[in-house]
Amino acid sequence: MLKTHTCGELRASDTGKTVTLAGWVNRRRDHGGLIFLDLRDRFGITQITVNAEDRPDALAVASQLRSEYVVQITGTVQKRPPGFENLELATGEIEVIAVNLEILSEARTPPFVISGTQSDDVDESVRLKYRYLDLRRPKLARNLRLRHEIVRFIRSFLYDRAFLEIETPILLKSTPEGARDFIVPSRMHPGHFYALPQSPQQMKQLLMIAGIERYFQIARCFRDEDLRADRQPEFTQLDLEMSFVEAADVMALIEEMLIKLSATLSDKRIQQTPFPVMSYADALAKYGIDRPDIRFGLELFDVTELVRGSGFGVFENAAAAGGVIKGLCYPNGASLSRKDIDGLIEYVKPYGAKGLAWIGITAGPDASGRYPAESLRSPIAKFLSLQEIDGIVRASGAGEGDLILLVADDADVTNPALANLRLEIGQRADLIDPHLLAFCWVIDFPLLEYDGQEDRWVAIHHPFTSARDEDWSILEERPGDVKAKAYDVVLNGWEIGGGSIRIHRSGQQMRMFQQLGLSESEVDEQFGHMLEAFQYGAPPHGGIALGIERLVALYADAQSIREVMAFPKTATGADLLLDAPSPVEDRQLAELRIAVREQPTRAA
RNA sequence: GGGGACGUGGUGUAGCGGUUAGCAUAUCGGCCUGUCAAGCCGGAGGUCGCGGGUUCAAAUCCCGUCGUCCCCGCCA
Repeated sequence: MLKTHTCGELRASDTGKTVTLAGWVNRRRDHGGLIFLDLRDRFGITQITVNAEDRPDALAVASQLRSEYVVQITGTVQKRPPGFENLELATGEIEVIAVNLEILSEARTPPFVISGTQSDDVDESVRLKYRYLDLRRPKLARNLRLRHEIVRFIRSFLYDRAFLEIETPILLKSTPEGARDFIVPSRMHPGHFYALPQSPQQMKQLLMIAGIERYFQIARCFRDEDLRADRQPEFTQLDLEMSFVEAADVMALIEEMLIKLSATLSDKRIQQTPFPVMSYADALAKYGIDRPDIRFGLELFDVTELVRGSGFGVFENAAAAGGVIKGLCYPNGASLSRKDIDGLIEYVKPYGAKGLAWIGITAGPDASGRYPAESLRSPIAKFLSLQEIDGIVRASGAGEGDLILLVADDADVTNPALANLRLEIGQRADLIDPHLLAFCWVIDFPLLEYDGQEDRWVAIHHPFTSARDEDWSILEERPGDVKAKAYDVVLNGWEIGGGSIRIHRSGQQMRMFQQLGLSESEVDEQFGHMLEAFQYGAPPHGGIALGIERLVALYADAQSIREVMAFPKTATGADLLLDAPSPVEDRQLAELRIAVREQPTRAA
């Protein structure tokens, strides 16, 4: 080894030892005849002191050093003089008096400061191009380490519970259900393509049929869809499947794992255990979304029936068209400026809401308990009766000083609009405790939803998800009413995982495919192997997949999963470090019998 | 496929119709033996992503384009 100790381990008790350290020059403080070097490696920072009187040769080398040079230093551990300890550093009690100093590697001036403690952030495209330098910086180094610890914990937890870790293929078969596949051409089968796995779903079910009973994998998954802060084209899931279980068994296992994981690796406090469980319908009613952030209240309320017959056209028309009128209460929002309220209205528009109706309560109710016009600040109050206003105020739970915000539209506009408005208000009003981990389960999802574009029913989860036992009888007659044996685990408003009990009978699986509008030949071609496998003794089984990046991001307080990935891609799916994707040689295309229809338009 | 924001020395930014394009930091040189965001002095470095247009005059206004970020759609 080129070093005897790391830069994070020397203490006062090591005083007097001769040590050799190696690492990067984090900073150099040059006082002329006395030079301090902060030497950094993955484990910490140690101050090296080079003194002209003792070691003129070492000082000569030290004065040549620049940031990020890689150096090896031999010297003597010494207690720092009283008063010069650095409490910020784990090694701050000591310094190493350099005897010999060798440059292992010189370094160009990096494009951004590696050692910076300040949060002046660099443009992300620069960080991505020089990702190997960004990863040297404390924040990302810490995130990668945390990710490692989380994955290590998960593995250990599952090993202890008789799970087998099994790798499944990356080259799989494309299926039209679900997300767009990344496809991979085959040289040996021109015109035929593999697909990269969106998840190892089918393989893990086949492993259950193979009698593995308890499988997991830290699995790379690929989806060729547009990116977001929480979505990358390739990402990692804890993929897990168990035989002879019911939903509650999978949920209990994951809940125990997440509780222990949080206790071990996070300073944050879990808001509630056991994790609250809510139905999909309740989540939508109260939060407008199936992944609620329950660190704060601000639950939505529904006044559709109350205002159905009101003279206010916006409400009346929305209700008559089958829509809903829902709202929420902005605590102490009644005194917001018109500009702020307009800002909230603008906030809601991308979600399709045409606007926000609002009622500010500027004074308490009168003797009869009603709110006359003079106690309200609202452009819509004049269209509503005292009784209707009273009803809205009661439903909202608002009091003096609060602002009621209402959206009237189809449920699939109203709910997302209010769900996002709720988060915005939660932030503006500082209602979110960043030290909380608010886990919850969402269950009783619908199994199917109608896709108007394709004019058919599609699986909300995936086509292998089982209906609840009592709902199989209505699969064909009332598909929209069928509930799935599915469960999502949500943390602070992020969906961190989802799973289900699967269909394990070929007859039921066939019914499901038929309900999804697949012809017999399509089923045979795409899923025949699954149906056949189910005929050889398939155990009841179910499982779950957790998004590793999302989980780590939440523990790391990262706003984007890119912050917890070593080499993420940009919003257009580009890798700025490798400059991928890129054109390939004509020779490669010829081998694959592939012709590119149009010239690549991408800038060189 | 759509909407929005941003793009000025290496980095972070100010300037938003006429400025020798300012500041901070990094960088380079000098001085300096107790610093830890070291300090002090001095220097170099940008033509404002790219292309076109408007104007007497464009970093500044307009159009297009490229790139990054956020969002809608999409993501079983």
